[in-house]
Amino acid sequence: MPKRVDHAERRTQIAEALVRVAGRRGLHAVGMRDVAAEAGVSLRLVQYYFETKEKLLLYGLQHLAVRFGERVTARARSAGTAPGPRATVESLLLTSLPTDEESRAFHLVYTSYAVLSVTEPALAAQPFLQQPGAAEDVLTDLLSQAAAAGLTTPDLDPRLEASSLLALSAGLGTSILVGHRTPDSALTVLHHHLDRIFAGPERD
Amino acid sequence: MPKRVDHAERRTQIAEALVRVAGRRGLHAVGMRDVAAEAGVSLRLVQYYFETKEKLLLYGLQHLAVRFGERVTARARSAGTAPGPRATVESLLLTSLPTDEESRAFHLVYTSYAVLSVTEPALAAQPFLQQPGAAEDVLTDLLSQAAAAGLTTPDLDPRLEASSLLALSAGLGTSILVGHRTPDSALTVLHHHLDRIFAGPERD
DNA sequence: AACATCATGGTACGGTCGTATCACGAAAAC
DNA sequence: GTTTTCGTGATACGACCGTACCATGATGTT
Repeated sequence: MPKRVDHAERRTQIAEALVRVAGRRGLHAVGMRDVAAEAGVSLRLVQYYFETKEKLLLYGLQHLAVRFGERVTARARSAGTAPGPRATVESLLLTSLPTDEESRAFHLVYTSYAVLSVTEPALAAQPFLQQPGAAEDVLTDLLSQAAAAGLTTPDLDPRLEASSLLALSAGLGTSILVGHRTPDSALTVLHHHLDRIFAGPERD
Repeated sequence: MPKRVDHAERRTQIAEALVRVAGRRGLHAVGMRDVAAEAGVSLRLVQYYFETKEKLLLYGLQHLAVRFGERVTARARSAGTAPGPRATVESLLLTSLPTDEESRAFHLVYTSYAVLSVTEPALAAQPFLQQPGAAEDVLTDLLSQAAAAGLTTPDLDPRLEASSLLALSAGLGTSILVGHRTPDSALTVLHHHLDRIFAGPERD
C-alpha cells in the first residue's frame, strides 16, 4: 500500500476549516471550495475525504459537538478542585455563552445548524443536536445534589430549574451573538437567576 | 398613466409569499422563483416590485416585524378588559412562543434572519431587529408598575427581570422550534418563572 | 523491476440562481 | 387618436456550486 495518510486527522483538519469559515461568513455562505481553501487543500481532497457536502456538514456538526463537550469538561476542571455545585453549574452555563471569539463562532455555527435542522430532516435526525437534553440531565443531577445538601431554595424542582437555566442561557447566548446584549449584562442576568436558586452563602 | 396598481398591496402579497415559503423550506432555500410561484406571479413581477433579492428580504423582515407587533397588541387586547400586569406580561411573552403553525413559521423565519444578521452587516443595520430592545422597555415598564402596586416580590429590579424574561422566552421558543421541548413544558417553565416574580394571588 | 493502490491535482459538466434584456398590451394624458 | 408610461411576460446571460471524471505522482507489495 502507498502513502497511507491518517484519514481521521485529515477529516478533522477539514472539518475545523469548515467551522472557521462558517464562523466568519455564516454557514449558509460556505461552499466546498471555501472549505478547501481555508484548509489549504484542493477541492478534490475535500471531496475525497467527504464524498458529499451533506456528509461534510454532518461531520462538521459532530466535530463541533465533541469540541464543545471538551470545552465544558476542561472549563469545569479548571474551575478548581472540588468546586461547589453552584460553581460547577455556573461554569457549565458560562461555557455555552459566546464570550470570546472562539465561542462566538461556535455559538453561531451551532445555532445555524439548529435552524437548518428545522427544515432539513436529515439534520434533525442526527443525535448530536440532542446534546441539550444530556446537558439538562447533568444540570438536573447537579441541582438535585445541591438541593439535598441544603444549598438551594427549599422546594426546588431540579428538572424545572435545569430547563429554565438552559433556556435562559441559550436566549442570552443568542442575544449576545446578534449584538443585542453585552457578555457582561448577560452575566449579570445569569448571576441574578442563580442567586434565586442557590440560597447558601456560596459564591464563585 | 396606465393601469395603476397598488404597489404597497402587491409588495405585501409578495412579502407574505416569501414568509410562507421560508417558513416551509427554510429561509436559506428561498429563491426569487419560489417566491414568485408562491405568490402566483411571474418572476419578473418580483423583480419589478423589489429590484433585488436583498431588498425583498429586507422588506420581508420588516413586514414580519410589523405583523408580529400586530399579533402582540391583538393578543393583549383579547386578553380581556383591564388585564392585570401579570396577564399582560404573560400574553406578551406567550405571543412570541412558537405554539401554532403560524407562530412557528414566524419564529423560524425571524430566527433565520437573526442568524443571518450576524454575518451580513446590511441586515444587522436594519432597525426592526432591535425590536427586542423595545419589548424590553415595555416589559420593564409593566414590571415597574406591578412593583409599585405591590404585586411583585419586593426589591425587584424591573429591567433585569425584563431581560431575564425575554431571554428565557427566546430560549424556550427556539427549544420548541427545534423540537427539544413541547409548548406545554415551555409554558410550565415560563409560569414557574413568573410565579417567582409575581408574589400576589393573581393568576391567568 | 513490475505492479497495484492510495493520495492528490486539474478540470469539465449540469444545474440553479440572481439579474438583465427585449417585447408587448393596456390605459391614462394630450 | 396618438403618445407616453405602467404593468407584465418570456427568456437569456453570467456566475457559482456540488459533483464527476480523468490523470499522475508516490509508495508499498510481489
